[in-house]
Amino acid sequence: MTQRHRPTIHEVAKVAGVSISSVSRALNGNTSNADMVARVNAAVQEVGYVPSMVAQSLKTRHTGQVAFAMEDIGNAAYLEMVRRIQPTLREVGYRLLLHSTGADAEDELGVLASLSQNYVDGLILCPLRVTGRHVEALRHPAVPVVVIGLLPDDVPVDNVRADSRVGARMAVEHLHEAGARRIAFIDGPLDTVPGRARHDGYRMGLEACGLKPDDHLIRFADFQFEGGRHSARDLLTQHPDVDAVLGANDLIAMGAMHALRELGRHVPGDVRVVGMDDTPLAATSFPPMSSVSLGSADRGRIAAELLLRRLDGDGSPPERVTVPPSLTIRESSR
Amino acid sequence: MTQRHRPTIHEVAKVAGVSISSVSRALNGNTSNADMVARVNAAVQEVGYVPSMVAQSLKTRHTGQVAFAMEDIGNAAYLEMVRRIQPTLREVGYRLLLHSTGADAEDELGVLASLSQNYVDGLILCPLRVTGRHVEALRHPAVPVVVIGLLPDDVPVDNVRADSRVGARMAVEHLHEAGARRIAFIDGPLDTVPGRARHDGYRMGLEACGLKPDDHLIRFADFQFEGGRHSARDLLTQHPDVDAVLGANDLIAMGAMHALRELGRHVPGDVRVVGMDDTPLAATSFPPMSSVSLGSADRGRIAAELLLRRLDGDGSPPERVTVPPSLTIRESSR
DNA sequence: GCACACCTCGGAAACGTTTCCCAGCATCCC
DNA sequence: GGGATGCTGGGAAACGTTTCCGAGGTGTGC
Repeated sequence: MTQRHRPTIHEVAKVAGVSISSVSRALNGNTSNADMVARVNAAVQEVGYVPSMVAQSLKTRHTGQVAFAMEDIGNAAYLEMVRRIQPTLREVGYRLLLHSTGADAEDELGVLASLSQNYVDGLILCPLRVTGRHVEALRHPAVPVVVIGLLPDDVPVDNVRADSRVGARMAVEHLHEAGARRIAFIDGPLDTVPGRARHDGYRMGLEACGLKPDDHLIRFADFQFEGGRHSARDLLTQHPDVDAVLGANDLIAMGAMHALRELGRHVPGDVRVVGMDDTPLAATSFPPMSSVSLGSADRGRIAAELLLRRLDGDGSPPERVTVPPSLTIRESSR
Repeated sequence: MTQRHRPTIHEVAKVAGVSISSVSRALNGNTSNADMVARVNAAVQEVGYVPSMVAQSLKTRHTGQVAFAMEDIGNAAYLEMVRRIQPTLREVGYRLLLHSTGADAEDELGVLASLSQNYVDGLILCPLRVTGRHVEALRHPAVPVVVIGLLPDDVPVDNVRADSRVGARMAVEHLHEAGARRIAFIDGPLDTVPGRARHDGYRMGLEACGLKPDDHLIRFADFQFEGGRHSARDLLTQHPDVDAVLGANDLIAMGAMHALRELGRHVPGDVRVVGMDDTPLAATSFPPMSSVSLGSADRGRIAAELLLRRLDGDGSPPERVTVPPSLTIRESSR
């Protein structure tokens, strides 16, 4: 930790025998004199100069940083997004800041507020719940913001959506087609955006198939494995006639598969199972589990691209992109 | 994107009728005059002032940011680390920058070099392979660095290690104790740090159990599911007497479990399986899979704590912490 | 040969903070 | 009551860049 003095542009200028303005110009390609450029570069090498990001940011008013805020990066869907967002941004020189807010709406708002500190040029936000205060904060963001997730139509912000309502519906229709008639649903909390949408989709699916919705066949877990397992055990004990379970995400569905196994029910023979998000968990489970992909990776990529356009100065009206879901059918529901 | 003028400390000073020095002091708690503080705060509220992070960084010479660089955040072990590093840093006000280098040594070196741009106060690095150039770059880092992973002893950098050699050995001993005699091993690439260590541990384990190492029972995959599956299929076809498989990580082991199932071999009846890293995959697989935890979360937390100490100005000699492995026994090896 | 345009480069002003330094004032002690 | 002491708050410098502006030099056209 020997605090060696970091060389500045002034030292470079002195060594090269030119002014600091010339150094700056030479380094930023704003000069045509080849000799000058050569001398500056030589001096840069000699003193080991590296420009200070911070000073540049102060002057140029942009930081080369973008933040991504979501509930928990441990969630596979968000993980997939990060994996696409990072390279997309990186390609054009942006760094990625991660905010795992831990499902704390207060924290999300904090992130939004902290944008005025100007430490990032833009934000990609994945709110789990959208409150009035979110909407308020999003009306006048200090920097461009792209929201992944459902948003009221009048919020003037680029918005990338999954259609998990349609996704849930597709799953139900598929299960029906495969022969299921008593299709249960283990949802996440109803006050979350995805929980609500999937619930609606489930009901729409039932109706489309001519099945009568039965609230007793709906359970609520917390998007986690244990919740799914517990709910499924409960469900199947009380309603042994259930012949299919849709989980609001793969973790829930995996939990359900475990519960079924513990109850001695065969998947898919006795009960079919479908999950959502199509995470690696689904493909590697046994039996491999059908799952509705909500295009997390695509949503991440698209969000990053939208943001980059804004950062490039695009002032066109906010865009709204919806990524269609797709169902991957595997053994668990055949 | 109406570029409203962001209020600066000067505006606050004007509104409060004091000097900018007083505003700064009031905001940073370096004044005792309650009246002054109140007036400044009122002015801050009135004009909606938020300090510019960038200007502060330039002046104070620290950014409140820390970078974490690893191969791929999709890897569950790194993910666990991030999940612990972020809150630990956040608690004391640091933001986390993510660098997923994609196993590109060049990129890792780039991150190391870019540290002199001073956009972060510190770095936590997880190199997959450690080259001479890594070591060279680590000798004079521009900011404090903590390395998670094996490092030559003479590199003067805080270092947090897993003991995956001992971990692999524990797994072998456990399998032997459970009755296995032909224990196969599907490793990652030998030229990676963990690949090498686990290989050594596997052999140590065999010797400790009095089993004769047989190179035919070793396969190499790429730490991925498909690699594990393919290797296991191959292995079991050529050596049907194999009665246990150790995977160098959970993905490999999961792949092996699938291959076994496809070959009609029962787990654990015919073949026992143990994975490594103890990711959620292990706990949610069927049958639940034994796995050696290498303490990823702990390593992340410890690395963050070490770094924070350095950022606090601790100048003591570099520390080396080794996190002991622990084996979680589940059905797959009972 | 001179006026003019053009280009190159240096000086200096910003960007928005923190902090050093010092003047002014009140307090205290002898 | 006067000088030393301590505290408070203002002015200004500094952090390390980019960029505006203008001076000087060079080339061109008449």
